[in-house]
Amino acid sequence: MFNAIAEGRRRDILVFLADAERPVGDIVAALELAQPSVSKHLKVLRDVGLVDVRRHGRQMFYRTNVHAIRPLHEWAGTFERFWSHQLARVKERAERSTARRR
Amino acid sequence: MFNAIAEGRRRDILVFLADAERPVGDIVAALELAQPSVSKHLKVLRDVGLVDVRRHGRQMFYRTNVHAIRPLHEWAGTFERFWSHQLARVKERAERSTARRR
DNA sequence: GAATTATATTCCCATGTAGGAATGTGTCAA
DNA sequence: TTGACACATTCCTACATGGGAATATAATTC
Repeated sequence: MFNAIAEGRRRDILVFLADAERPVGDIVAALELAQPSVSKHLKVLRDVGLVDVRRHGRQMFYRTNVHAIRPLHEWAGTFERFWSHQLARVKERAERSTARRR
Repeated sequence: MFNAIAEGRRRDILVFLADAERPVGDIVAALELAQPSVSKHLKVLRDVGLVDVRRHGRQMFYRTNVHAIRPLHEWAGTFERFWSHQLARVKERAERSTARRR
């Protein structure tokens, strides 16, 4: 999953499909990518569950499965509680360094 | 940055270095990886600013730069506002389907 | 059923990268 | 200064992956 998101275009696709399902052709047009390229990216995203598909006639409607992004959000969030600590540390060091200069 | 995080071992290293700076040897011992492998991963993390380094004698003390993870957290967070909507959609569909069955 | 549309898959090539082994570099200790 | 230690870098190989071009598949229309 982390791998799938590492690709910039795939992230673009996920954003594009976040609020509404859309056919492949729309993605091709909106992101200005080649159609086979889009299909391949969609396959990667499908395989890790980051998008859902629905067939309607000859069109395939894709939509971002926003729930699948939650693990990523949570993993990154585990570092959040360190932010304040580290900020305090940096600030303190800066103040000490300023004090020495006086 | 997204690329650097795509690697499982690198994520392990980031977690390990989140709360305290540690020399390379500690990482090697804790994660049971080969030393050159760890050094290479650390280089990748350094190049994208995900870790900071400090030399002390012959040891190199690494520490996760938790601020650098913020963009990832925020990117994933942009999907959060869709979670409730999509949940409602799924729930509604399930209820309709249940209703049909009655 | 043949042609057309929408999408998927395959083939080929170029590139990026992880691992392992070996070697290089910088620092300390005696 | 030499040896030992901590780490970084290089070389090689195997493998994954993205792009482009061509082709395949499925659904629709005439």
